[in-house]
Amino acid sequence: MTKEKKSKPSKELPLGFVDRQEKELLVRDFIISNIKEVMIKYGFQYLETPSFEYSDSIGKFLPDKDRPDEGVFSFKDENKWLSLRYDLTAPLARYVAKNFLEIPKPFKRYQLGTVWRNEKPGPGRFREFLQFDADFVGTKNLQADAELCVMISEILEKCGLRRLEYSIKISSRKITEELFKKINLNDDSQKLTTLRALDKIDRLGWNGVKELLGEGRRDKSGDFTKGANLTSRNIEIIEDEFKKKKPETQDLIDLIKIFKDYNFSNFEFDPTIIRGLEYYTGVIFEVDLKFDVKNNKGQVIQFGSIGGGGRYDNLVNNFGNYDAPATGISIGLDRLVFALMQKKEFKVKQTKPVVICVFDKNSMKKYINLQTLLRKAGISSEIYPGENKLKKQMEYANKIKSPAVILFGDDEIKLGKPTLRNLFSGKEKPVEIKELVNEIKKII
RNA sequence: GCAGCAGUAGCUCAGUUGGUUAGAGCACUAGUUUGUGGAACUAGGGGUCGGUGGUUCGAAUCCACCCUGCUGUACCA
Repeated sequence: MTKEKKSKPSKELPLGFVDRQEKELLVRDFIISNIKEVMIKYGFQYLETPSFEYSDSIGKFLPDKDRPDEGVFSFKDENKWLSLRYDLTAPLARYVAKNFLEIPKPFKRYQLGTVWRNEKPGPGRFREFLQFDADFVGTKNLQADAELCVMISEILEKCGLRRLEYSIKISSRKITEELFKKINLNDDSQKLTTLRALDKIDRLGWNGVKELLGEGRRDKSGDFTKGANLTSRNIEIIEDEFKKKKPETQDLIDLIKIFKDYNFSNFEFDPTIIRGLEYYTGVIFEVDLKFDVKNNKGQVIQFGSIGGGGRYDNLVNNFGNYDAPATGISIGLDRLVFALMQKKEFKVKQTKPVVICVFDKNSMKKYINLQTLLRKAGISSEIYPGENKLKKQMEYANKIKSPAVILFGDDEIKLGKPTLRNLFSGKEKPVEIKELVNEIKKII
């Protein structure tokens, strides 16, 4: 090694990226297997699109900027900008536009995939995360929207949630559209600010939202956010409209009727859900968890939704002249995993190998024979993967939470009977090789 | 991005009004019967006190700038 101080490579992870460990991954696998089962039952087809897309295909144009990296990760490849996908909907629209003539209409597909966002991460929010999406493309029928809600509900219950522990909130972009007509609001940026303000009711309450609809709001840290500058009369009208308990737009009335036909009642009308501002055109919905979620310090945090979706009738049209109204749902799987792992009764089985201890390298063939015997019987097992004293081998077995170790040293070999030690109870006994599999099965 | 707070061992933190070789618990390593884990005991390794510059006889401690993190806020297709 050179004497000069070399700057060492960093062990830290990039902001917003995390290592995920087995326990979490097993919960995720469990959820994914439930999703796949339900998707097959509902007749969706499985699709995978690449992580990268051309930036302009997924809605990032910005020709005047050096890098199109507002919110997305991008790089230049042979003079063309590529971006890591930030959701699965934009790639779907691209896929449908590209393969429009070949695919069935309507087109139903589901997809699981990692997406990336170049934004500031928050509690439970990362810059890389796994999404699950299911969409209907090419139908205006609200039966599709209804079915998505019924379906996600079935997935959640398969994952062990009870009816009271989650709820589907529904609303429609038509409500705000009509509201804007009513108060004669035409300025696009004012509309956008209004929507953004209304989206914050759950967090700021009506008082905070009214400040944002008016001149603006100063937050706890003293930072000031400019408001939409609506008149106080218009703010009143909006508040009245938003406090109505029953939907009045035709799409929601129709949707609820279909819910009835499905016998589906675990939804609530909530005009304050806004969702993505740019592309939704009609019915929107959000999946909320109703139980407390804690952070790693044990504090209850405002967890918010684990996903949502709605109708986006114009997204595919952006690529050409195909008329493909669509509706879809996306679920943030990592958030769902995080929430499920907090439920006490929720456990997934982690299978750990029986450890065969090594006394003498010359007896390796005997250890391999035992290992083969166990593995043939479907028992997870390993020969201690190192060279160490028995004490170290025991410590290793304990550390990996192995259920049992097999001791096959000189004494046992003479008798032809390995010693089986149960690591939960600490008890051990000699066992005939023929009986080994059965005895281990009693332990695990 | 804006704002507030913070940064001392792998982790959680202590470090008195600036004063010698910077500490604890947990974790780690090695031992306490060279064939036995989870407990206990003994010993040990590990820190340019986030970085750079400044003030001072002397800085983890004071000042400036930078970096990083947390929280709020904004954006979030």
